[in-house]
Amino acid sequence: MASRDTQHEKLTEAQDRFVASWGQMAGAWGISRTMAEAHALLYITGKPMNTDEIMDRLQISRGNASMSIRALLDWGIISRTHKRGDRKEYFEADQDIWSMFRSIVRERMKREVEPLLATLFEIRDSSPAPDEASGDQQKELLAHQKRLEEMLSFLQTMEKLSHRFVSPSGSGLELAAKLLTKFDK
Amino acid sequence: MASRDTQHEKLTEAQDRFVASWGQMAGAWGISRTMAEAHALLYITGKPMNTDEIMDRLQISRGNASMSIRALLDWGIISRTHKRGDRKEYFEADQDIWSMFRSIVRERMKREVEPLLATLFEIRDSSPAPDEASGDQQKELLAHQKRLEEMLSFLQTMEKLSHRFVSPSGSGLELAAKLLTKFDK
DNA sequence: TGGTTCTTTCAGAATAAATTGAAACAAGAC
DNA sequence: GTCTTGTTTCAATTTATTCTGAAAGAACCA
Repeated sequence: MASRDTQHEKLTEAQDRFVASWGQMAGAWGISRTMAEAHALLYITGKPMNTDEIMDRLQISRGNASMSIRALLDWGIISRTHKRGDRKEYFEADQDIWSMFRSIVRERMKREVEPLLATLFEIRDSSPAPDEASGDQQKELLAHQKRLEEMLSFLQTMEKLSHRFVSPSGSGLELAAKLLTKFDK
Repeated sequence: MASRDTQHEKLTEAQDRFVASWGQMAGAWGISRTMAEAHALLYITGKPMNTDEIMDRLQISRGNASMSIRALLDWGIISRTHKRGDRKEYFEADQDIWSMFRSIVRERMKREVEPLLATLFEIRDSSPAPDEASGDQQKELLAHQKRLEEMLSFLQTMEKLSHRFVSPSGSGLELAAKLLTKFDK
């Protein structure tokens, strides 16, 4: 039987590997590696940690740790805690992956899709009107309008979908997802 | 009534704005701005364009254009065409947004989620076994396993979902999405 | 109040990613 | 074969992003 220490080493190693692979994926999604690693660390250890512990474990500077933690708080996927008799702030990750996922989707819609939608509406409204043209040009303008409309309609559907399932209150998504995969093939 | 030239200027301006806002969003999703802009340009103009036209319109180098186009082809959201009597290659964007969306999701799952899943399985299998420990340590190892399992189960559900709806053949997603937003609240 | 502990900020440094441009490569045409 | 036209590659450069560390800012205590 493995010793307590060996077990603990292996656990730490597994955690580190989890953190690293999580961080690796982050880049592909426009999230900074450190931010993702901090989140992964809090998630996989399950323990509240303070800034110094996170700094030490991830080998990052105090400034970086502070900013990454702040960003995770803004995303709503970690929260502050306190330890009796300790003035330091502790942070812990939301342990419910689906709720975490909802937070991320909600934020990304708000930050990226909503502004894009607003811009596209503007563009549509300032595009030349087809009815003032004729012949080939009219055709071209109509096609332009159609493409804009289709993009708008797609994004609006996505928006509604996300509100429907990802709203602060309603869960449902998890159930729906699992049900949908039931009817496989 | 506006002159043909004014109309055309306005159309070009609207296209440029579309291209710019599309490119802007790309960064947030881990896609290079230029690649997104090239795609937006092909989508919004609806016309097949060759490398030189894309270079000129986006003000980028030949090398950059070539690499961005290649990447879009790899993603399967643009395709090659040819013009009679012209040796240049032309490129055109898939005009169906939902099919485009399916291609993107399919590729991202393949490139990012699948490898992550593989790594997580490995990590799970090399994590220390709880049954060789006792007391608090056993509890800790069990909790670690549980967190890994939940993450794996989440990602697997996502994988299945994406295969279900995003598969090369089946569409369905569009209909499902629209239906789901029908029962709005 | 001054002292202590912890947190945030931000200019500059380090690092990573995108872009260029020229050379190498391909595919006809003749 | 050579010449022409079009495409790809990649080392060097430019640009953008992330990270650091020290200083400033809070919050609490006695």
